[in-house]
Amino acid sequence: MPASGTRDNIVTEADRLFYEQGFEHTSFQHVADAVGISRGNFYYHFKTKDEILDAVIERRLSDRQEMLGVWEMEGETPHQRIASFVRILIMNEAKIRQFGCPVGSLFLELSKLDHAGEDGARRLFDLFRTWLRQQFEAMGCGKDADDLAMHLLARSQGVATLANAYPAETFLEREVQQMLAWLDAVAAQADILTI
Amino acid sequence: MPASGTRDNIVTEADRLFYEQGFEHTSFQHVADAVGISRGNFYYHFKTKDEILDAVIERRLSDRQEMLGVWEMEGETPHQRIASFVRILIMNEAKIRQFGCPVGSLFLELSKLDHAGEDGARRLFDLFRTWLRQQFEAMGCGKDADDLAMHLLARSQGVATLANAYPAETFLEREVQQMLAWLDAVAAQADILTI
DNA sequence: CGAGATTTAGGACACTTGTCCTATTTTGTC
DNA sequence: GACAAAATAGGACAAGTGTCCTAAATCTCG
Repeated sequence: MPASGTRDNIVTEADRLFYEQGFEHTSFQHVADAVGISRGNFYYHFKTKDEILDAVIERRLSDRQEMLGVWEMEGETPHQRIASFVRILIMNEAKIRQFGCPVGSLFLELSKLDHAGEDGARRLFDLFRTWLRQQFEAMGCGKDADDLAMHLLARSQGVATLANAYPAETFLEREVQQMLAWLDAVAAQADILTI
Repeated sequence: MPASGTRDNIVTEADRLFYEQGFEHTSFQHVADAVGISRGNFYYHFKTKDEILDAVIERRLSDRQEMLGVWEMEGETPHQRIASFVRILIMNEAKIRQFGCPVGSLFLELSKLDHAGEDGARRLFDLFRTWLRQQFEAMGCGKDADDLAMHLLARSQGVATLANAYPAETFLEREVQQMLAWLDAVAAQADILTI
């Protein structure tokens, strides 16, 4: 695993281009130009387009996993960690307004292509779903934890989609506040049940 | 406007293929094969791919507008009409599980392509947004009507996205019930304010 | 320095794409 | 039945695609 800088650069640029322009619309040439290498060199590192896609998905998975790991170690409460998740929408506001959610848009595209990578893209959803479920469980939501996780995932997806469609509006901030309020309500309800 | 059957067939098949496989991934050849005509005949009806896209968007717009019109004429209350909107998710459950939301997925794709048709696709969102706003206004939600419309649109988008990612689960029905309950709460709140 | 492995460049290949042109067939009307 | 218009078929065209090959350049290490 020499991790030649070039390979990493390819994954980085492919990651960005797949997000900004979509997987199918991004060609070998696009990525090669972005990295500043020739198509021939490209082929040395990745034999097929699917190999790049796999590498991009792995990159996204490990990026997100690291982010969740940091939140775990910062010693916050589950409630605060879920709030951090919701606030991703604000942290990445500019990009989301331009290109939507990287997870949702990649999955949607691969799903329409009947592409094998669809399963890889779903793993990105799984990562957040499982993590959210664990946080809700730690909050004392017991058997509802997975439903709550799915609910929050769906809300986030919807907000990202509409923020992309109407990028000039204050809608995103408003919805984030509503989700945080919803989270407080869920936490309060869980406290009552636990007492 | 002779409305030769062939032209209508082209729009119908293109509409379906754009939904199922995406706009970019669908070629002239795909549509021609689906309709059962030659590429040459195709060119007689549509000079460019963008012309087909425009026609498909117009078709989707008029289809949805008609649907909303029917709900208006059935003499239901605004509350019941909005509930009908929410239940689209259940009516089209099978397709949504397979291909997601036709409005959201088309917009997302065109947005990534920086395609001029993006504006056309946004008009589909606008159609529902405006209609929902009017219903909420009629329910007495006054200045919140547009926010509520956007909220419900976002929720629906999110549910469609996750139902597409996890097609085998009961998530969709559960979320629809929650949206209907939310709608009841909004209505009750509006009633209090109106009294 | 110099030999061997790694990395890069440049182009070939068959295929598909959107677009466009020109014949041929079908249709509708006197 | 004849003729103009509408509709259809089939293929040409340049451009771009993913894939693959080979020769050159660069790096590594004795």
